[in-house]
Amino acid sequence: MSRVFITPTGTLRERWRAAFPEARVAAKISRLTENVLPDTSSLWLDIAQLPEQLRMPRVTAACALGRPVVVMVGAPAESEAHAFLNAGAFGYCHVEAAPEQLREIATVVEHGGLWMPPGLLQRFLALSTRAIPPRALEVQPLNELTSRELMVAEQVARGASNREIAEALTITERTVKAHLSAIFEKLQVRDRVQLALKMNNIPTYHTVN
Amino acid sequence: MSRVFITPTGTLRERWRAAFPEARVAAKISRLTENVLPDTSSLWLDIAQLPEQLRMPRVTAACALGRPVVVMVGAPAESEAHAFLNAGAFGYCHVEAAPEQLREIATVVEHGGLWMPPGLLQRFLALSTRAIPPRALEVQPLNELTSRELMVAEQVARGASNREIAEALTITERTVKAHLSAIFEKLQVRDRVQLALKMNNIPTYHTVN
DNA sequence: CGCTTACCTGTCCAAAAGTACAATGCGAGC
DNA sequence: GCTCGCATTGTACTTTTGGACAGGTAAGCG
Repeated sequence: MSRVFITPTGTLRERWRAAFPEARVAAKISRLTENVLPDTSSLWLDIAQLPEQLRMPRVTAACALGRPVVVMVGAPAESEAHAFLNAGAFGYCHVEAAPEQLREIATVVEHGGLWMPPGLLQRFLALSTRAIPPRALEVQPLNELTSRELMVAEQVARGASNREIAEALTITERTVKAHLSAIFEKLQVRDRVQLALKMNNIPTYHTVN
Repeated sequence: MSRVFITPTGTLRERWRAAFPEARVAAKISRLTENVLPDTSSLWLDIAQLPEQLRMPRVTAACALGRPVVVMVGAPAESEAHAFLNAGAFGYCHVEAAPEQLREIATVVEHGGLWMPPGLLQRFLALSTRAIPPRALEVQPLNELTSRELMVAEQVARGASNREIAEALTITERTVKAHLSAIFEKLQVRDRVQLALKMNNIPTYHTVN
């Protein structure tokens, strides 16, 4: 099994060979014939030089071949990563990734995993979490709140301070705090930030307490 | 290097041993002492029996140990997968996954990859991609932030306290505050709540100041 | 080489947030 | 009438947060 690199330039050929001595390099996807494909464990697509419009078609074409595809770019960007992974790619990295890194990535994608730069991955997950269908569990505890508590919670959910909440509800700041304490307890959050996030259906990942 | 399985029951111990003969099994995370950890290549968390509320804290606690974490559940569900991966886990699978599958997953997560059942992965990507575009407008003010500031902002966006951020970035709480002040100024928000909301693309309706 | 920028840290201080303990008043329901 | 939940507020206290002022280092640039 060998890795196949698709690149228009070929300037990085040596680097890739350093990572995978058995690697093959081709200029175009169409050049990959039936003789090569069965022996291919993963496909590496260098699109760093490619103009914007041509990228996506190239990626989808590569994915259609049925092998794990790693897209390599000059400047990893979030939205692009999304698009390509969604199109079927399993990896997304810098063209000039170090050989050891390339091997890591190969290991991952050839075993059914998804790889992208750690920073991107984190942001990716953070963003995509919001896309998920409404979490029933999140909504439920809200009805434990009394009507007044709910009003306070909603204010916090829009970023209001205690003073502002007090004014809005024409009560004392002290009372706002009292309500808040009750809310924190009921919703199992520890402060107003986590409450604000929870009210907006955004999970928080720091130990509840 | 060995895999460590955290499970309350231990009924699947044999299956895991079949996948990883060197695997260790513990009942609680707290039982993992310093002697075990340095030798651990990945952490496997069986939360199939765990009540809903206890799951996330358990996962975050496991992730805090700094090893790749695979969460194993009885019934893989999309939203849960998101939440756990976002919380820092690298894998999400069925508790009763076959030994070969477990080994695949281990390979992936121990090389920095993300693993979840193929079907889930696909839906995951499809859904998250749809959520991204609106981000474009938002990204603009964000790139005024320096890389370090961005890291701090992202932590706040998930509800972290200054102390937690300091720990996560291994800097002083004082420095976190310094970054925050800069962030507030640049993004025109007045406190961490509004920042958290802004980072999650949620408008705030209280005087910007 | 100065200059700038990012990053990191310290002390001191003030405001905001959150908690503990306690109390009052009001309405619903037994 | 009496209990119970809810809303309200008080005093007092601790913790967290944010800002002012004052540094330090390291990297990059004209």
